[in-house]
Amino acid sequence: MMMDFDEKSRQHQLKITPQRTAIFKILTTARNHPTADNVYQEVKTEFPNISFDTVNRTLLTFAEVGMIEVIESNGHCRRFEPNLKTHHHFYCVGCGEITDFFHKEYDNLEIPENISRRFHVTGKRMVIKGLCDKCI
Amino acid sequence: MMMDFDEKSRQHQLKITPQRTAIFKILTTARNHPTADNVYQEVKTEFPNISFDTVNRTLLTFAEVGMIEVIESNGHCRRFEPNLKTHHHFYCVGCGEITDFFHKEYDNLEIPENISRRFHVTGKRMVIKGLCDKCI
DNA sequence: TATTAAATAGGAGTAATTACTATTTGTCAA
DNA sequence: TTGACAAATAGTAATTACTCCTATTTAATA
Repeated sequence: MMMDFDEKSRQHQLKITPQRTAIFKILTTARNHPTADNVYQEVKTEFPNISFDTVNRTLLTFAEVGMIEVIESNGHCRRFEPNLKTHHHFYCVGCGEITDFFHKEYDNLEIPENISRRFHVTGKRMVIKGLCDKCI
Repeated sequence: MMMDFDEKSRQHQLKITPQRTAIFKILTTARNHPTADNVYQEVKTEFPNISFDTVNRTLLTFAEVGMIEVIESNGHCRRFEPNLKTHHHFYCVGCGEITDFFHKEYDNLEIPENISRRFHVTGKRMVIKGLCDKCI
């Protein structure tokens, strides 16, 4: 997995720094959809002097080259998605928690022609909304 | 339409104030997916002394009772959706603009059983990502 | 191992949102 | 109608999330 990291970094001309390595490692084992601050707090235990800006910029850089994804956050702070396999989201409108799920039937649905004609489509995701058991 | 507003307000025990009436009217004619500040700027022409907090709280209140919807915003500021008809979104990862579209094939897809069992589902939406012509 | 462009830490600045408080207003029951 | 009261408002302060700036350090390369 970290081999992946070095390889992907070289692919995109990103320098491999200890900070970036640590951030990426945290992402691969992250609880669901961490915020920049979640990652910052965790990486600080290893690099007490790391700045929030470094963490945040690194996450945005990773997202820019496609190593992670920025996901919908409904007005709260930005969340990152380390899971790049095709999948879908359940979003709890109560607590804002996002749960990944897989469902083959959604994966291969066709893009409507009036969208594929107007836009350059790179992906799609079903977002199901509702309440989790804690919020009912 | 404004009759709707009075009716819905009473349904949810919301007091009908001139400020709320104006905000709702702006929403019904809004350009796509206004932010709280968009609405604030517009309502200020009618109520120069209205506070941002009133506008923001009102929008959240409307969303809470289901008169509008809060939509995915990928880390930028919160956006509101006045269109309650079943529809889907194209999201431009370049400029962040969200375009509504209708597509019957997506509307009646079944919710996977492992989701409907775990959660109380209230809605679903296909979110297609990519670049608009301005951002390619 | 010297060069150089990129990355970092630290802090300042900005934008979006939320909290607080005194005052005003809409609703409902008498 | 009117009076009581809970809810809503304006104005402002505070907080949170994010971005920008600059001097210094570091990774990649040749």
